[in-house]
Amino acid sequence: MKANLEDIAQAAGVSKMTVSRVLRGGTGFSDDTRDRVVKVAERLGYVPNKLAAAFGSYQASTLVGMCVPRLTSGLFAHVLDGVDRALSRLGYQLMIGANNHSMDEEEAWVRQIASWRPAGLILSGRNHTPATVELLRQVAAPVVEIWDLTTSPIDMSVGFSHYDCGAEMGQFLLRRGRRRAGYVGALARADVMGQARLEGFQAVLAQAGAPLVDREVLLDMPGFYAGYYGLETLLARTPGLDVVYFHNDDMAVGGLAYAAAKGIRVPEDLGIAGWGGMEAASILPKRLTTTVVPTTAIGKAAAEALVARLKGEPGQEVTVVPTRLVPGETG
Amino acid sequence: MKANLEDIAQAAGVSKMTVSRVLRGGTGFSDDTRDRVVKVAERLGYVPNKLAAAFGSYQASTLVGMCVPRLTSGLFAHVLDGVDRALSRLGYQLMIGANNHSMDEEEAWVRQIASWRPAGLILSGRNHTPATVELLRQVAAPVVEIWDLTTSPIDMSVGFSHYDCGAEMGQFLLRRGRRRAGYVGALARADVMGQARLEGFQAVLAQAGAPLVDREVLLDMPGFYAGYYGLETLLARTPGLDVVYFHNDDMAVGGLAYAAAKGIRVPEDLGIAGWGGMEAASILPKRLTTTVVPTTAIGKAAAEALVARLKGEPGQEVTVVPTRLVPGETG
DNA sequence: TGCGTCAGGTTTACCGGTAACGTAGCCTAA
DNA sequence: TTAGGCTACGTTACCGGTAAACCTGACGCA
Repeated sequence: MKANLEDIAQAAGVSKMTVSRVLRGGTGFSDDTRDRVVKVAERLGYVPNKLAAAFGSYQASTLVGMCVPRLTSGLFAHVLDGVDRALSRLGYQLMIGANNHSMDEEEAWVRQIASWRPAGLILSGRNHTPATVELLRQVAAPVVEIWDLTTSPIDMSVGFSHYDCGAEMGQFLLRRGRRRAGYVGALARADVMGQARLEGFQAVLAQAGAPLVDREVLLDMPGFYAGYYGLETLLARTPGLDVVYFHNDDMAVGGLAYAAAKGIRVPEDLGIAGWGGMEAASILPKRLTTTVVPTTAIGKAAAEALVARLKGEPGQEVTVVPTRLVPGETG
Repeated sequence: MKANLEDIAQAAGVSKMTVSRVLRGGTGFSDDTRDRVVKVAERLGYVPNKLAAAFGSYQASTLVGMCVPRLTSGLFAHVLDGVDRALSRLGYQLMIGANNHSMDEEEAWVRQIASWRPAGLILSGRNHTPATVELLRQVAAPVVEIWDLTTSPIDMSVGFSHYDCGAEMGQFLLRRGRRRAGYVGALARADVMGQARLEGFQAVLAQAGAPLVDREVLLDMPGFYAGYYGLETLLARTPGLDVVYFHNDDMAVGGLAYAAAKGIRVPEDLGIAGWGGMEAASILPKRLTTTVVPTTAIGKAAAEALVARLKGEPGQEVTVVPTRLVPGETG
């Protein structure tokens, strides 16, 4: 790099401390000095060194780390976008990572990110390894756990209850007269949040005397094909289901495609419900019954909670972001 | 943070330089010393300080910056995923940003990232402001331009030709007997790569004596609704089109929805073609005619080119990643 | 016996900022 | 008249690593 504070200081005839103060918009210098310093800095093409600043004073870090389960999830892409818009506007930089729904991968990521002494962290989910929690304690930076709500967060939490999402959908389908429900999931048991939805769903059905009849949980990624073939497998094994709840909308759309291919009428012969609120689902010939999650709002709220804490304000400890069950025409 | 190199050094009875060498896997110490140091480091819960390392020696940075047009694009999510998988495996950290298809926002992002002295950078597109180019020169880190191929990259390039994508689709539709083609785009003229596809498309049609009849370019984001209403506007203004080429698959699916809603038979009354290869499109009742882009492969190739350069190897200057026109049943 | 070599270290200097404190000159009020 | 305070700076120390130079004792060998 061409120039540092010292170079500017010499060219402007002041000390580098004064340059530092001017460029950070502090106080304690005359207008004349400011103008001279700013002009010289511009002329020399000064690029500040955040490495040095953050190293010299932990106050100065503008680094925020964020870990999501998968980068290819459309839902998390919107969360990421919400976080990025809120943070970049305030001069923070975002470091990302994916944990592939594994607490161990999350721990490895936190370990890496911790060595950058970030100003704050955003994690997905409420379950972490003990070593992760210990690392977070050592880093001593504000932490926001998003996506799955917890009433006892490490620090702050922004999200909603996956269990309640499943329970609400269960109630809705019962009200529509469904009595023989199935479930199609993915990622085996790795996605604990999808698992929580299933548990809420099951609990409500069982309580109503119409317990879940069968489930098919694939090892694959939760995409269209997994939904298509998952439904095929489920129906082959257990005929007579009157509704199927899917892990997410991608899979539900796959299920709809299977039904269409086999001449199964939806919702007459079979109800189909998803979760998440993918944009594509809203433009299907029949509107998908699903739970819409306010992804961007979650990202924004998480970023704002973090920034509040960084500014020394208390920051909301738990922020509940409401989901919305959209009845649709497939359930 | 609890412990630093000095603490370990004292506890292990060696100098901190020796600790540094041991922990980085260097040479010049006995097995006995290594074991002692490693054990002490573990006991003290040592978390290395990359800030200090990268600051003290520019060699040590493991930071890679990546800027994409939009974080919510499904295509770029896969590119990001490809990059992240390749880099995180090698111990690099990814800092991301979005430029919203604006060269000025890209410049602002590069300016921010430059102050972190990254080991390497990945940018999207081949067009940058002069100030951006100058900043990149100053940073002196390897740069990979992805997505749109350029034969004279700043440093390295991984991608394909958007112009050729458009041209190829034009040729394909002509072969299928289409003579009155329209185009529906979005983002106004901001997306220069979409613009390039349109230009390739137009050039081929004009050469065949069947020039583009009309186009509708919306200001919106290129999603389903933009495709739906874009097609509506286009057909209202210019009846008698026999095929419409869309900015991307999301929009094309919106167009299909509009056609279905209005009883327009596809492909008999109207052909529809997209671009990008969204996963959802492949499971529609009729397979979408589109160009599939190997997104993850682009991310992986970009990361590999970067890492090669960082290791001192020459690194592929231009990597062409082939796209694939999928005929489908809608064109 | 003297000397070169090598393993296995240590010492020193430095990266570029920022916090904390020091100070000269001037103004003001008791 | 002078203590005290304010403005506009300058000085010093420090953050935690890494590169490069330097040291030292043991050993091999002529």
